[in-house]
Order: sequence, then C-alpha cells, then structure tokens
Amino acid sequence: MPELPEVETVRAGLEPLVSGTSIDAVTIYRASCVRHHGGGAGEFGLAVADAGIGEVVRRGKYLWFLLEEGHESPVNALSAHLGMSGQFRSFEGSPPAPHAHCRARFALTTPQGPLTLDFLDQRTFGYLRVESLVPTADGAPGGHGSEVPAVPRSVAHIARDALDPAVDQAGAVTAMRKGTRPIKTVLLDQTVVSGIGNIYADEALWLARIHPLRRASSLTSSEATRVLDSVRGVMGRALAQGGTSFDALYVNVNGESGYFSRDLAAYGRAGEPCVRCGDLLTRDRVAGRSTHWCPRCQTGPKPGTDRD
DNA sequence: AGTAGCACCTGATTGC
DNA sequence: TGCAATCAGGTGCTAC
Repeated sequence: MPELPEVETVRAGLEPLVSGTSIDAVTIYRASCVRHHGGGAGEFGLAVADAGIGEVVRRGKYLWFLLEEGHESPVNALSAHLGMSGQFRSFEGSPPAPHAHCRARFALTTPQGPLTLDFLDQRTFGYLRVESLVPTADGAPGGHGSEVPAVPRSVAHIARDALDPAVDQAGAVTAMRKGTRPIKTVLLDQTVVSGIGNIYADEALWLARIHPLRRASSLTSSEATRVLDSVRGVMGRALAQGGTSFDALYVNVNGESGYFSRDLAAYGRAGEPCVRCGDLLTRDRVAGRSTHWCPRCQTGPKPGTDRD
C-alpha cells in the first residue's frame, strides 16, 4: 500500500535511471493496466513510442514521467499510479522473462545501452496512461522532482501533498475544516491534502491525539494544524527510513518490504497497549477502512452524545 | 455541491 | 483435506 513516502522512494530511484533515456517500445501484458488511457493498449503504445523521458515527478501518490517529444517544453506525461501493489523494476542488458505480475514492459535506450523497465502490479489497482499537461493554478512547480509548473490532466484535481513546499498551509487547514465528515475520511480525501493513505492517517491521528471519528469541522485551527504537522512528522520519518534503507537498486527489491518493517504506533495494533498511555488500542471501520486508535489518549466524540 | 457507497482485483487467511 | 467466505485497500465512478 504505497503512500507518499513509498511513492517518493520509487520516484527518487527511477529518476537517475530513466531520465535522459528514450522509449523504444512497450509491451502490455494486461490491457486493464492502461484502462484509463483513451484508446486502449494499441494507442498507448503509439503514444509512448520514440518519446524521450525527462523529469520524474510526484504529487502525493501520483507519479509521472515528463515526455520530451521535440517541443520546447513537455506537453505530455506518462503518468503512473501504483494503486495498492504497483512496483517498477529495471534490468540492464538482457531482461529475464517477465514476472507473472508484470503488466507492462518498456524497452528503453540509454547512452549505456538497453534498459528494461517493468511495471508489476499484483492486485491490478494501479495504472498507466499518457495524457496532456495542464498548467498549475498557482504557477508553482506541479510536483516534487520538477520545475515545470504543470501537471497531468488527471492530477489537476488532486491537492498539493503535505510535504510540498508550495502547499498553502492556511488553505489546507480551511479545506480540512469544511463539511461534515470525520477527520479520518478527510485525511484520505486526496483533494484536501494529498499523499495520505490508510496507514499514515491512523498514525498521524494517533500522534496528534485526535480521534478518527471527530467531525473535521469541530477541529480548531490549531488542532487541524497539529494534525497536518503530525502527517508531516510520520511521513517525513518514513521517508528518511525509506531513503536510507534502499539504495539506487531499490527498484529491484519488493517495494513493500520496507513499509511494514517500520514501527507503527497505531495501525495494525488493535488489542495491543498504546505505547503512550498503556490502554488497549481499538479498531473499527471508518469510511469503509480499517481504523485504529487509542480510546484513552485520542480525544473524540463522546459515546451517547453528539458533541464532537 | 458535498457525501456515501460500490466496483475494480488478487492472494492470504479464516471458517466450516 | 478441500472449498467457500472474508479481508485488505486507492481510486474512479455513480447515485443520492
């Protein structure tokens, strides 16, 4: 379940490998991996063929490769979403037979020779597509890893992520406190603040001592700020670990392996003692997602009342 | 407009 | 032992 830190680790590893290369061809092993690309697998192949790869960019969990096609500035991107289980793996020289979960294989040309880039995705929620770029509303770079003030069309509605230096902090706090939804649901909404998935949402709320069922509109500005700071804290620490535990060849390892080895304070610990107060952590479903929290030190809606 | 809920999909785990 | 039901989860879409 790659969230922002995992996707950033993938981006940072891909960038030096593929930037400056060009795409010779792509083989699609499962057509559904390009289901969001208009025109299907055949058209997708035509759209990437002979394109040069520029910067590798990320906003939240969305990743894209800027395509250089002889224009002054890029007009298209090859965008990728890892879904729940997407991975990229690369091979220099002659590649092995594609893995059973390989959905697409790109043949690249580099100054050092041929390079193969595989897109693997066991649960098939991930996807690839080629689409046009649209300018960012604020004129700032579209995402991490790029100076280009544009994003793929399908990313335009996604908010800047929690670690984006161009994020509008006051605007994010305001957006968080709108509406009637629980704070857990709001954190998972990528149009409010992006990059947060189910695991880091629980971790951030535990750190901020806010109950996941608290109505987001009931948070004070300072509480909402504390939640955002906690999101940055847990993601920043995870990113630091991901960045040190993987080297440049990380794309050859299982992208999930580093994820679950991290020490989590809340997620997956139902029935275990809270490391802060000792009470047993509890679990329930919120917005259809498994949600973990400490009933003692995460203040929230009181049972039997509507005060939240 | 804002929100809720489901479809999508595979493999691991649990229950009978 | 074998098979079926359940669970996991991010996004995109539809319906209210």
